[in-house]
Amino acid sequence: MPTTAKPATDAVVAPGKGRGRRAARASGDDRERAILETAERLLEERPLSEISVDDLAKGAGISRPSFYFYFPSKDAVVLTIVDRLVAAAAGSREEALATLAQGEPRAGLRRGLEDLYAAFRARRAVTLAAAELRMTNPEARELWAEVMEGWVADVTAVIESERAKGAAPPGPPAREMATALVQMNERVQYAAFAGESPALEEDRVLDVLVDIWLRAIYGTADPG
Amino acid sequence: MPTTAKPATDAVVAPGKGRGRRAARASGDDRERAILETAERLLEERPLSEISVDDLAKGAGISRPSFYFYFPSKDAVVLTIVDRLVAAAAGSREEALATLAQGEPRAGLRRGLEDLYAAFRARRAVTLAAAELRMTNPEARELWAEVMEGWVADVTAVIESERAKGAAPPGPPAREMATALVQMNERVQYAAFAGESPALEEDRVLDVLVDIWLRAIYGTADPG
DNA sequence: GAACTGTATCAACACCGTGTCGAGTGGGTC
DNA sequence: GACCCACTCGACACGGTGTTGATACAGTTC
Repeated sequence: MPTTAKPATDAVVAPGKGRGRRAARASGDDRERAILETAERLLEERPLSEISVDDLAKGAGISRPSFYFYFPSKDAVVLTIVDRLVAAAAGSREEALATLAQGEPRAGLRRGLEDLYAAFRARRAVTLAAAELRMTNPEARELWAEVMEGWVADVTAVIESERAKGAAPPGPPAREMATALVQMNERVQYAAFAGESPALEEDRVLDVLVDIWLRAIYGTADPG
Repeated sequence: MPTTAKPATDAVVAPGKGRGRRAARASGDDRERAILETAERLLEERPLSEISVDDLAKGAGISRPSFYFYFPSKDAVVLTIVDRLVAAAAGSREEALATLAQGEPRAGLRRGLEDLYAAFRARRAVTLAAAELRMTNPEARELWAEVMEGWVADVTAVIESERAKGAAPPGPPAREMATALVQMNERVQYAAFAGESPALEEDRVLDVLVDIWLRAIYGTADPG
């Protein structure tokens, strides 16, 4: 069963609360949505650091002070968006894990990583903004840490189970290996999304990652 | 032979030029050094985003406008420091490569990764600042891209050579594999330096990374 | 329909960080 | 002693953030 980590998060991850408006229920919901949509739209054009509160307010058809009625800061807007993306991705994960554990490792692993990759790739602007925000915002760091923690725990369990079954040879502590592999995925995917200069082509990312995972875990790219 | 990439970099990487003062040679060298030292010192206390030009100026015993006589911006200061760190690390790389190619893969690889790891670990504050700066500063992005490019090229060459020798089995294109592995190292090391929550202990980083590299390249953790 | 309550709005303000301009100052040199 | 040139900094303009207080307007509630 996938680990969900500290309960302190619930307030943070909850849909419209905590990060959102102060109370409200009236037509101002439209404005809140307009702000979120403006943010997503602008993030596809330029990095978070080049978007101001005023840009978001103008984009949503309100003044800058009005913006603060809906969100306490620019960061809060992005965190709300990232919350939702992460929640959506979490859905994929559950599914992926089921597929993975039993049956053929290669196909299973690929399907698992595929769903995650697809989820973030489909919202690359948000993914990149999350990474940017993580550098300066402790809340963003915390949120992402929990996401990573979940994946690492899952992968650790899979590795241990495969080793117990005798399907995978022994090696470094499963959790350490899982941590490195999950972090590799994060970095490789980010580089591909950002179009960095040494980076994998977007349609090569999965092939290469799956191959390295299999070799790392099973000692061969084609385990039986 | 290690690749050094585009020559456009020379201006950027050159020690006291381009990024440094406008002309000068007199005693103001002290002030320039004082600024650089202040920056390094403050970076050990708090992230780059929480350090202002005024902090650097005060730390160097000058006023804020005077700061601009020596550096065009806060970013330029950090870039100068990173330039130097990167240049120092490049020294290790040359050495490392020689050790690596011939002899026992495991020991060779470990020594190679070790030097790099040690170089960045010894200046972790600068390393973290470089990562932070990379998010918002194109010049920093460029500089780091070149560094990564160099490593990827070297590792690609090693993998191809081992495959040609028959020491390593075939697999995904060497360059793709090298890219993923180098990016994994970057991310895992960063997480360890930053003390992220799912992260390897600092004294476990090398063991785990070497193991994954060996399995990825040779199909076994104990080639030879 | 008047008084009240809570949502929603924004002009004006206080604040902070950046980068520039222009008026200096003081040591070296011809 | 006139002149440079490295060097310094007060004062400014600008742009971003977040807050305050006055106001408008929509529903109750009596």
